[in-house]
Amino acid sequence: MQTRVRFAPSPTGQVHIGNIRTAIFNWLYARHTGGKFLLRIEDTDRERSTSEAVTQLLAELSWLGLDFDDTPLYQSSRLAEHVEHSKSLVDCGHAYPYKKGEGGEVVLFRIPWNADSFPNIRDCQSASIALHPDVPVRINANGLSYAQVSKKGKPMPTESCLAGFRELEIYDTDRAKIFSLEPVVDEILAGGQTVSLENVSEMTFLRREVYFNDLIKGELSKPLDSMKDLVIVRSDGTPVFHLANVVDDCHQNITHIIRGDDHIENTYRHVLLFQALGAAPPTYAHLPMIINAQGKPYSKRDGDAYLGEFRDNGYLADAVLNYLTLLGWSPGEDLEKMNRGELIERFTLDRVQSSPAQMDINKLQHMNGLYIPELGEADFIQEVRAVVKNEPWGKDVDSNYFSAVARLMQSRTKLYSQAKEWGYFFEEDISFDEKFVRKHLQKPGIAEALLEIGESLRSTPFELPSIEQAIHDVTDKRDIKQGKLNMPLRIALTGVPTGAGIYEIILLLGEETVLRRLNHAITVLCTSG
RNA sequence: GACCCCAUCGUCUAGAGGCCUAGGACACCGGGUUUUCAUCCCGGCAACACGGGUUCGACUCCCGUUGGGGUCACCA
Repeated sequence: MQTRVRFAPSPTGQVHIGNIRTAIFNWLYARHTGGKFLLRIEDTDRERSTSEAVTQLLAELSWLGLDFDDTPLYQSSRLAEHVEHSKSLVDCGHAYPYKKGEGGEVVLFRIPWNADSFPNIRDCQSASIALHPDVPVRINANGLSYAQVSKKGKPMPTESCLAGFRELEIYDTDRAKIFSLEPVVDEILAGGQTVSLENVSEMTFLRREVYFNDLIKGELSKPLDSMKDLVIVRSDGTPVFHLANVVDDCHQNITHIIRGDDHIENTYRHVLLFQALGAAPPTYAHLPMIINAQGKPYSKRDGDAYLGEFRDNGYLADAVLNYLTLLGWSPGEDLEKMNRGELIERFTLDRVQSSPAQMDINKLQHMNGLYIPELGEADFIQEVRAVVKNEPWGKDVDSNYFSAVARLMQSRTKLYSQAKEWGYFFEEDISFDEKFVRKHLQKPGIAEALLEIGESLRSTPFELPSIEQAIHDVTDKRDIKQGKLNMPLRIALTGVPTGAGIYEIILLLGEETVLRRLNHAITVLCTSG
């Protein structure tokens, strides 16, 4: 059977890094298995969903190169279908209308009492819970409400679904059995009746649990007595996430659900919903969270780490994709830099880590620096040109000159945004870091040496070999160790201690600018302070 | 609090009982190449959370503790 996976974001804001990582893993899995990667826009939250968010989402996916199959499914278009399914669930007894709290009547999905058609429910063993005598036990179609006894002997009010208490028997403070559920359960489930029991001390029951096998975490399970029937239709008649999500997964024939492990609690309920709807639950794979520097998962409330910010800060889509894939997954060999094809070929869910991963911006940057030099010259020039346009000096640069600068800088650029620091190639007046000026220019003999370099440059052809030679001549003549003058020269001409090769920089800057800056250095910088 | 999940260098990870004196990468610190910058090369620092089992043998399996995270909505 062909695998079908989906990415199902709700368009309520920017796409954050954890979200997009889920998309990446789904996409990789689909492409690896030759299946389909579907996009479903879960826009049922009308209050918060916006079309701008959808537009942005599509743009982000496209930027990262995550191409999806078929047209996106908008969940809001399926409202009628969702409601229809809730009705059929009510009809066959898997759901029921219920007056809950202040609002009107909602529809609740019933954690199944009768598990015959629910292969994901199994018996565990008999269990007993001590009850607080001050709080009566109430039992009705909605479930059980009771109070456990805390360590300090205080009542801990608890509500559970009825299904958690097969073979339930309740004892009073005299250890006498005062209630058995099995004989009356049909009546209770049929509705209306509420049983209330006072002076209780203990209850015993057969514990059952829902379980499923997770491709990443292995077998996961949760006891039914720790679960409650859940709202699937609001009092205003609109379906909630659980219903819509599961119904649409059925509709789209999703075979594998790959999502964050913050959904595990939901999955216990969703597998039952699938079965109630007459469908086999898909295979699940719960990804560990990506956590921020504070060790917390990125959330919608996190002001940072949106995918768009990485793009805006000069990261390459390929580098981001590569890096994010390595967060929580590894190919099992000492291999990190992989292109799309290699990632797709190697990606399997069983190699996904089950513990959370922390984003390391250093490593991303390093990865980016591996990709930039490989970029086609024209592409690189185009990208950095866009960055530079917003700089005061970058509006109307000569395109040939800019290209020459970009070519020189490409191999030492780790982020497109670093092109903002190229101002010294274009500005008339450049700024100097006082610290470096003091360290490299305000030393004995430097002014004289720079003066000589200026003179020497003036009298030779302005070409790479002769420029280099001119500088060497000065160091030789003044008996300065070779290379010793390069740093002062660099500071004098660019203001900063790092950049491209100094000879190439001189050539690009041109004789006039070089001589002017040398003069400035000699007359102002070397002497001041 | 209850339930669920997780646990190897600072970070990402390799490791499916003996290949482990625990490997790689980023970061950091040295050194070399580049007569300069970046790249590159070499080296260093640095981890199996703790306690019990199981076993001839445990980073690997089991239990417990501790710590971290998630969920407990008519939000998705």
